[in-house]
Amino acid sequence: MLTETSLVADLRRHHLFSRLPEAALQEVCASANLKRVPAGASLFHQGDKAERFYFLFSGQVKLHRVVCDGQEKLVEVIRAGESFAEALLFTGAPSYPVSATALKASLVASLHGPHYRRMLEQHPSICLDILGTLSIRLHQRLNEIDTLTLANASHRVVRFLYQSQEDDSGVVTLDVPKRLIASKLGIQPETFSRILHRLIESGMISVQRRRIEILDSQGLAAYQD
Amino acid sequence: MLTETSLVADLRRHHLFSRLPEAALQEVCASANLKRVPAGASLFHQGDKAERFYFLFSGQVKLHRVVCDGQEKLVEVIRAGESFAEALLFTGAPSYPVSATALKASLVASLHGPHYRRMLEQHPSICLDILGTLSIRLHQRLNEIDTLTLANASHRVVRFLYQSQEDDSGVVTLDVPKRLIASKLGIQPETFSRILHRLIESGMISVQRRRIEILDSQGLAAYQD
DNA sequence: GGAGCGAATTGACCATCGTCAATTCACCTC
DNA sequence: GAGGTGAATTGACGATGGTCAATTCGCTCC
Repeated sequence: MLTETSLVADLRRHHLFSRLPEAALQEVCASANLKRVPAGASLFHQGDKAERFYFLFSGQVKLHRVVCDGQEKLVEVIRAGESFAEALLFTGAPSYPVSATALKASLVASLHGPHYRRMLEQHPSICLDILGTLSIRLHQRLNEIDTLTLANASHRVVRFLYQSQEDDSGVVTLDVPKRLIASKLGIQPETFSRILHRLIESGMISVQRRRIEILDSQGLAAYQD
Repeated sequence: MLTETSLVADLRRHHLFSRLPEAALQEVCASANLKRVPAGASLFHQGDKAERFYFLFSGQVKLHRVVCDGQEKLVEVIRAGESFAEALLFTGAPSYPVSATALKASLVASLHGPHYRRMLEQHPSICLDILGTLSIRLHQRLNEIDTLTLANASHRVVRFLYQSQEDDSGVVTLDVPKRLIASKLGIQPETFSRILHRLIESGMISVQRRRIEILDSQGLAAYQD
């Protein structure tokens, strides 16, 4: 049950809920569970039966997968105001394709999927919005596949830096440990470290802990190898 | 303009159109362009302005991307009865994220996106179906990203073989040249060839041109390196 | 059947990246 | 400030896979 008005207002700002009529939103809130999770706690595991999807009010959550040899692979970092695991509302898939773990102490709401889905059937105009979001996500994945296919590790790192700078300011602030970034890029932490070092030596970037600044945007773009 | 009844029936079998009322489908057909393309011909290029999406009646089409160093990367192979480029109906994205080229002589219809979209707004219940399809596609991409991240090339090939066998029969029939498969797996044709050879030598599979048979499913699953 | 062409294969070589291990660094608790 | 812990870095080494080149294979068109 979700009652606090400021939280409801947060929900309202999300595209999954922004166009719901007031009564419908109330109903969704009524079936919601509010949960406070400490850093490091797990929300659900890959393969778990998936009946609920989530909305993050505050804190930080990572979505990750475990691949065959036990290695962990970062899929996505969820920030406050974002929803996750909502895509399988529609697949009829019975289980989560990823695991979710809190990176920082977080406040999340879990919502009953079938319940929301029935709501959607009564307000189908919202579907078009959601279709838009999903399509965009699909393109993001395409880009990621490109990044991973791009032959060498340096390319991937350079590409990652480009895509991560906030509005072309040349500043990239990593919001998770470097080893997770490495896993997202499909390389080892050691390799990531070495590549950053090479970029520093050639004057392309500077690194201060988790803050990376792109000094020579031109050169970086041209950087091969 | 699309009039031939057998073709309209083909459209009708596709989830984008199966639930449209008869009149709406007629309208869609009226604004469709039927095109016959020879093998090797291009339908559209990555970056082109995207106003139309496509339906393939017969033949075969590949979706591919060109990455920075000029290399081509296979994204997907479209078979008869499937639609493509329909995802950007919803993004508002103005340009194709991939190129489309006919692999065999093909018969395609191109449909006006905004027109279909308006149709959808009037029959929103269909949206839920489409949401399902898109979500599934999203999961497929997630799997692909796994495959590409999976450390070595052998893993990727083994995984690909597993996923490509038709109903666990152990038979994989490649419908495109091996070099395209390689590009999809993010490896070189030479490497692909060598790995298949290694698998043959160890008795895991047998290969006859484009027909691959999995002989030792157990062993293949356990195959590391 | 023979010529021609692109795909596929095979071999040799080498750059890249992963692995293992040791060390340093940053941060947290006491 | 001291001690402890996990992240990050650095070095050394070796396996993996990419590149280049030569050869073979399979198909199409004469």
